[in-house]
Amino acid sequence: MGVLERVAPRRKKAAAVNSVEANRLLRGDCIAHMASLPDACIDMIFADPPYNLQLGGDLNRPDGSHVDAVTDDWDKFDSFGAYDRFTKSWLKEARRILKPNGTIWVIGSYHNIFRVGTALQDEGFWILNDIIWRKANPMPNFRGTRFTNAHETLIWASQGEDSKYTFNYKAMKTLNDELQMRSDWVLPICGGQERLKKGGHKVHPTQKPEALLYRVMLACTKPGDIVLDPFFGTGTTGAVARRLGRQWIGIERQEDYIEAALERIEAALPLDESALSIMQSPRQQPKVAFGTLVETGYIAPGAVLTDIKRRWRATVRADGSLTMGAEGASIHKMGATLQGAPSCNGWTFWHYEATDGLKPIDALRQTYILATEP
Amino acid sequence: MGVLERVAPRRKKAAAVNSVEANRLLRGDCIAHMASLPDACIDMIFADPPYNLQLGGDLNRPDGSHVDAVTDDWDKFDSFGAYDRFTKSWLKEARRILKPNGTIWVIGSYHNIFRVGTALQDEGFWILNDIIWRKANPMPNFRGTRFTNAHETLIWASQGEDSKYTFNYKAMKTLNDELQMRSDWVLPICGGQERLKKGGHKVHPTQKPEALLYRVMLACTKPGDIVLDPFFGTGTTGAVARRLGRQWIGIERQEDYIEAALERIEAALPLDESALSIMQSPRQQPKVAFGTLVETGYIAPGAVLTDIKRRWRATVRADGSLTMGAEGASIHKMGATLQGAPSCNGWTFWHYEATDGLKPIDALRQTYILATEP
DNA sequence: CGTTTTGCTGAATCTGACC
DNA sequence: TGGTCAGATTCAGCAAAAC
Repeated sequence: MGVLERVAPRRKKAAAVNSVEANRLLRGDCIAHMASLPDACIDMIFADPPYNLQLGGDLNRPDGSHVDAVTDDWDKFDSFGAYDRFTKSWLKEARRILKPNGTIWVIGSYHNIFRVGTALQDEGFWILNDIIWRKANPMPNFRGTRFTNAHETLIWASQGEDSKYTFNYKAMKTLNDELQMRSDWVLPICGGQERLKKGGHKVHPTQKPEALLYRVMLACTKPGDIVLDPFFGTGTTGAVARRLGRQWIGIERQEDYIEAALERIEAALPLDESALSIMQSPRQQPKVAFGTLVETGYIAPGAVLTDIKRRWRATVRADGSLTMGAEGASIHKMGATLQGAPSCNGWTFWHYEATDGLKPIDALRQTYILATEP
Repeated sequence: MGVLERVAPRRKKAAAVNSVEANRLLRGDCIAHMASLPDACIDMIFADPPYNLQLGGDLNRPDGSHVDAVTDDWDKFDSFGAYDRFTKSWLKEARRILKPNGTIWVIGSYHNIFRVGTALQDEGFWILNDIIWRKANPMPNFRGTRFTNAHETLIWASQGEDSKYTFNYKAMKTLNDELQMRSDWVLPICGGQERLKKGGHKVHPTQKPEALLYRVMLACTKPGDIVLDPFFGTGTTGAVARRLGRQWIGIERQEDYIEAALERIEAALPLDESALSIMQSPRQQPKVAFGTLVETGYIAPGAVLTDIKRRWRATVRADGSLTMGAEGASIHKMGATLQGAPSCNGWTFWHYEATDGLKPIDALRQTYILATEP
């Protein structure tokens, strides 16, 4: 290793990302428009692709052309094939414009979601979760021939197995009353005031509820991130993005949807910063070493720590290590060794004798953080 | 179109079906054994193929205990291509031996279900529903890196668009307290007495709960129908078939599974009414998180909440947490902290300013439940 | 003997910073 | 780029043990 390399500060290799103008709507075909965007410029893609497949007599190919009859196998194969080609095309562009650590969400039903999921995997995306939107008030099955179709499926995927995607774990947990957010989400369908109508008719047949996009964006983006929706429709993605302080790009072909979308986004009020902030995971909080607490007098050298059941006792040394006689180790190592475990969080394992009982040393750390926070 | 085709009388072709010996277990490879069965001899196929999980290293719980994961060879495939070839092979045979009006069920997770669904469609099967098995007690996500994987997906498909499949609509409606059975089923995972163990260890890593098979068979077969399970495992399909008066054929390769399965089926007695009621899951009160009210717009981020005496004021944040400056916490935790109490019911502690005075946020929850209940 | 507490476990693609 | 190590991380159901 040369001298220069040793002297030069070790810098994390920045993922090559590009910038792009956001908060705008692109009129026209989604594949063509995506193709015009630079590589690695999008933080999240939310896609609600068409799945007008096998809906009976009136069948259109994704490219708009009409399929005559659907009564024989050839046509079925043809329509699946066409749909797969369409899916691969837009996914390829999506993958290119998505940042290395960006993620993609796609929503669909059993008509198309299996083909979309397969295509995602084939293109190299790494599926992180499939999410079930369990509809609180679905349309009943009028003919009594099947189960009530009461859900839709979303797929959440990263660029690859090792990508460092955004997941606001703590915010999701808080949103769910201090329980981990699960892969099944109970949310009402879009109706009432939220449902866009014109002349008494709904503007878009499958308008998604803002609550769905709210959760998706809160979970997987940071404020300021750019969210692209290649099948923008009436702009739910844009409206929620604006409300949550995210940037958005929408692509839409149909003029009446565009009109409704722009009007709607204009009316969406951004939240102010305090309302926008969310619960942070400790991971994102300042890191404090146990030794710092010793140095700053939060715990004295010579103090005795025990586990919750007082089975083991260890003494704090001046450098922040623990000792049980001759041996010394970090709070984590010592805890792991004693339990015969591969690892151990010393902050929660070790306790000190406070005036009101045994408390984990993590409480001291919290006190330290609160006292030293700006 | 030729003349002969027009002249020939259009006669509904009688479904040509064959008979086969049932209530037996075939030892060995599922594709080879299916190939040995005659055409159109099976009424329903239930398949729980390998999920192709591709797990990495070991996983430990936060308390250090080890997660006993699926490490069996039968779940290992080299690539998606290899998995797809395997899937197509067994589905081809499945389609051949299934009667024209028979149906197939396949269960999987996001690792494999999209590939299975695509293959089903490509082979010509007609998807009738995708069903979500919403697990009442899933394994949590220990690392806090994703959403808790709390469901599995089942696909129900017929031989084609026009096949006259069996669907016991009324039975399903009765099972669901006189409401149409939905596409999301809440059922516990297999545990307790039902879980087969030997020497303290589970016999099969992924034993399915009988309640799941019970609902599937009750919905889509008639008494006396023949149900084939090509991935028989420890024979849940066989046990439930016997209890429900259906016939069964199982195919399994692994001798220890076979032994457990035969013993189990032997012990399965036809279900009496008291046992039947146990199989049914109790309808549970919908649980609403405070965050859901924020997502759905029942209360806006930035809104101010107070206690009944207006001694404390807190602001609602985007993730449903409350803040009084820098600190954030859930409605319950914040209430407890302020009062110096060990716990607090945030729903009744916190109030919002309504047009007709101060009201507990629990009123909003009631409104939400009333609006979204089916 | 009834009630409460403690312990175990389940189809899981489960870390990240630094050297 | 692989090795090392600090440190962050869990919910519901059931069963066995303790009270």
